[in-house]
Amino acid sequence: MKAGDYYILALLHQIYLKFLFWAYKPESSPGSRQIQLWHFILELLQKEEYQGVIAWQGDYGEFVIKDPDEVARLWGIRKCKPHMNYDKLSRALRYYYNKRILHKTKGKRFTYKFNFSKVVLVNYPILDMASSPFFLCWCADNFILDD
DNA sequence: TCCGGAATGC
DNA sequence: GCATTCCGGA
Repeated sequence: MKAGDYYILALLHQIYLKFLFWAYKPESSPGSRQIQLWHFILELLQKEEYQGVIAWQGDYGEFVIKDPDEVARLWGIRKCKPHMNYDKLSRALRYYYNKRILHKTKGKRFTYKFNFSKVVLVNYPILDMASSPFFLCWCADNFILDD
């Protein structure tokens, strides 16, 4: 691959993450519903200030929890569960295996991988990522015309 | 460390 | 339904 290709891929990655955020929000925001763990994980992953705690690494969609205790602490604060720890948090992550939202990258410590297409389909069955006109319209509205 | 069953709560 | 808590086993 050329250097330019990597740039385009990085750009697509950014667009896709923004799309994911947009896609799951309507489901989680209507007041009453509690935030879900994978929403929270994506949230941390988006913020540069948490790169020392959790970050994208390796294959596409793969991320590493660099500081398990800190991630658990932050999750505990969000859910008002002061006794949260990585053991419990990781059990919740393991429940995502069957739902095909996440899977484990075997052999790599604290490393998991998102099944991004599944994540979008769970919330918006009609939407099929890049092939969807919704996605293109969304890009136009939120990214391309942005700057 | 990582897995998944079981009981429980909201 | 989505965790939280606890835990025996690999």
